[in-house]
Amino acid sequence: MSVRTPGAARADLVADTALALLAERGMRGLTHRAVDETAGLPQGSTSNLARTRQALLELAVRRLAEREARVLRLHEMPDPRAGADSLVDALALAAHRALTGNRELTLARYELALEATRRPELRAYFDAAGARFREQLTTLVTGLGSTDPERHALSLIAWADGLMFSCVAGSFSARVPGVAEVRADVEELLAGMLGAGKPW
Amino acid sequence: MSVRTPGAARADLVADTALALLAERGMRGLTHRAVDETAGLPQGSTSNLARTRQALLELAVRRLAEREARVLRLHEMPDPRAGADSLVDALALAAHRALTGNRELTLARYELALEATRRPELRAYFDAAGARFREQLTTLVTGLGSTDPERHALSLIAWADGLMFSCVAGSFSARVPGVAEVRADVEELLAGMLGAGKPW
DNA sequence: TCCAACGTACTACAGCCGTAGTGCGACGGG
DNA sequence: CCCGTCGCACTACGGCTGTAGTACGTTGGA
Repeated sequence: MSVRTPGAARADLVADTALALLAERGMRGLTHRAVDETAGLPQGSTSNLARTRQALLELAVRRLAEREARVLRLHEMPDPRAGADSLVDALALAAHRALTGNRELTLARYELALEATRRPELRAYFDAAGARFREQLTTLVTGLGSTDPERHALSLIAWADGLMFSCVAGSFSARVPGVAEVRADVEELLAGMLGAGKPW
Repeated sequence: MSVRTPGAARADLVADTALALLAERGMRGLTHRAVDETAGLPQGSTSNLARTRQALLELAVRRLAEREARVLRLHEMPDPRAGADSLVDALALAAHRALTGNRELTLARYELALEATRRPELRAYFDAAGARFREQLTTLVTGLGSTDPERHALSLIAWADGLMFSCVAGSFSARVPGVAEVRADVEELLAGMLGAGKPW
């Protein structure tokens, strides 16, 4: 086999095009025909690969998880015992990487997350991915000495998620913060969580 | 005049129904006809009140801003000089209020925010509301002694936004955190920002 | 060599969507 | 009292959408 299984390359092309359309035109812009045209495929190709709309969405979600894992790389974080500073660096870098250069993926993710609200089959994917992510982060903050790791992980995720949303669709007006700013944010977040009492 | 101007009650009904549909069925579920049916209005009413889809969306956004301002009440925050504790309380309460009991409004907001990405006319509304919000929060953290108020306000907004998103569509699996948890989060966030150095 | 299976291309169709046009009835000013 | 104005109900229509059906070429195994 050249790639994986015959038709896998085409499936990936269709899925990537679907993600691009989602980002560019939203949920109403994602149609079988639009994918065909945008991908330069003959009419009917997408409809044939993913018969129903549900199938098309699942294809897109699977591909999204695949591509996001590649930019996040949370599994190769430094050991917390090797010094908190390097972990802060790594987290800030990961957050900044997620912020820049893949606005398309981020937008598509929010579109699909909203849709998953109403489609249990999609829901499952997001819940699974979210749970895995949360566990990894929980381990990390535990290693840093957090006294309430689950809550802290959740709070960190909320912050990062909100930051990404702001950058692509929110209050930032497309002014993405630099690495330094993100690093300062992460550092303060962790400082607050890891014990320094209230300074007032 | 009984309400404001003739037809205002009907306009509000249509807008509220549009928001409900957005939350329940997403952007693809919001159509002129669906609004008519859901609101129990005769066919064509919505189409007549908001001729184009763009007009319908603008109606919904205007109504959204109106209703959200009512639940947030950021303008009646206590003076920071009256003690940081009471401000933390107020912020936590506001965040928790936004989290509970109006999932519908929150979902609709994210749907519209995503759509605003592609519609400059909607964009304007969100940008304006976001800027106002950011300024108020900047003033608050300035009063608390922040050394980088703009960045801190942005970070707080990101956190709150992400928290709301997680609650309605994300990693929480519909498990909304209680007031106590939200308060602890806010307290730690502010503690980290307001100077306690890194404890590692 | 032949045939079964599969990916692919193309067509068909019923249903829904956004938008425009039009007639009607009520309310208010002159 | 009369007429203009405005909101409202209803209909029409061109276009697009999701999905099913089917015919074709190729590839791999018996």
